Amino acid sequence: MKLYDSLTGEKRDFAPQGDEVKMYVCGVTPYSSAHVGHAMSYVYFDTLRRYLEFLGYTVKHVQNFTDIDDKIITAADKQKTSPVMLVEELVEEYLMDMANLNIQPAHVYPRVTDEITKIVEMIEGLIEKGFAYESEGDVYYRVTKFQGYGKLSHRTLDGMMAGARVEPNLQKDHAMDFTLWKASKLGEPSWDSPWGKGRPGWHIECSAMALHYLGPHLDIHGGGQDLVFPHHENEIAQTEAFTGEAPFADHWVHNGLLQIDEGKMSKSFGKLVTVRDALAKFSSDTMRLFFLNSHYHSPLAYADESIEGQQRAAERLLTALELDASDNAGSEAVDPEPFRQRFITAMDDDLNTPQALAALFDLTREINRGNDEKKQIGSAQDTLRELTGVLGLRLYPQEEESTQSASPFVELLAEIRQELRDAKQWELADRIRDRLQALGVSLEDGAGGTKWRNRSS
RNA sequence: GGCGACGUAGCCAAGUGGUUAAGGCGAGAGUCUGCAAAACUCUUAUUCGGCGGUUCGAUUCCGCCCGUCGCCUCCA
Repeated sequence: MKLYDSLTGEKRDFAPQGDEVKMYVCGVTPYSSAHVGHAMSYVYFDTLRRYLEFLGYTVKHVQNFTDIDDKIITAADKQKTSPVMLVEELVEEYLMDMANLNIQPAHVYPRVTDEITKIVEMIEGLIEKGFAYESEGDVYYRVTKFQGYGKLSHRTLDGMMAGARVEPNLQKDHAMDFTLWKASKLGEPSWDSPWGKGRPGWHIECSAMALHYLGPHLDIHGGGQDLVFPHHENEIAQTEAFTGEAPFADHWVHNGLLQIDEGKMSKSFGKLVTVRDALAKFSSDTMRLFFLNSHYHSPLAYADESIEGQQRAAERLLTALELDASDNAGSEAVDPEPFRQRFITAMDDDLNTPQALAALFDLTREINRGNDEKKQIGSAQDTLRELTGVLGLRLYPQEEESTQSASPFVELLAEIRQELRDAKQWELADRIRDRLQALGVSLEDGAGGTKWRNRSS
């Protein structure tokens, strides 16, 4: 497959170095609930992983929690709790949110606070090599020492200085030098180090954890486009300087950002919709279809109206999967192979999920048409089930607890209505159907009798 | 100011230097149905922000302009 690489700026063939694909995806800093921007990013990376697994690769997926940070300390203070408690609560919530989106869990979820030893070792190594220096208890990375600083984000140090709001800092040799180790103030969580009590800077943890769990040469390193600079740029500088090996990652994969109200959805602006809010309105299938209908590399605007359309699309897929064609008499069968090929071709081309979906919707039409024509559709349905699964769609009938427990009563009403229909009591029969519809239950009269399904959301 | 992305039908959104510009939602007509729903069939962009250029030919390549957005500071 071909995959776009932000470092080289081109679509390149993807081929892992070894037997397993080493994939590191930058995780969250748990100081508030996950929002739909996170959902989008992780749905894309989940889809990438599922597709690689579909191709037969074994993927080792590592995703960190940056569980110590200024914002966590501030948020914990505000909520009169401790950073540890706050993080525990939010990590648990995050994992639940991701599971609800049908995102496969990473194999390892390292946390900064468990990796301090590794981080300190790495900083010491960087100091020894002259890439870092201590200054009043802080340790900074010397950007001028690393040739190629800016190669990922395609900018130069001069370009970054021009017009940038860089605060002068006499502790640093160069304004763009960034923090590896930060001396702690009184009362803040801290760890012992050769430079005194403190905590890691923002970027070093990902370098240390990726190195620890996946080694010096990743196949895929991913995250949102907002991480390109400075986060990933700095990771490259730290890791390549430390290991002396390049490239740190073979493919740098960055997803476009989710927009809301004509601006990026971002925690710091308070303009956000949490994953919970979204999933209260829409199913995970609907949300995933909304994301996957757009290419991962493009920005996408969050809008309820846009998502609502995907709800119908999800139902369309489900309806085709639920067709019972067991008594179709025809000997001809719908051949899913051309659609499978289109799906693979699309996904091979830098994970072109919109085109892959187009192939699946065409297959859906072919299944429906085949059913009308009394063809065999079982194998086509199997393929549709398999490939929608690669996209992480669940496509199971909506069965809320309330309707599950109500099902005997719905069936009773359907039965009575059938008797009314047999007696041509249309008005009463329609009234039952309309009232059930208003309650979220659709009755559909087909050749083989009446089916009912929950259509409430 | 620097760097970058994007602008395709009512909405969302793929895509290509040249036979019919995917797919989804929506809308309209028809088939089916007691009526519906679902499904199917047909219709819904002679045209891809604007203006130039390259070319036999551009929506696709180049330049300029207009518009939207991102990064340059924490952020998936």
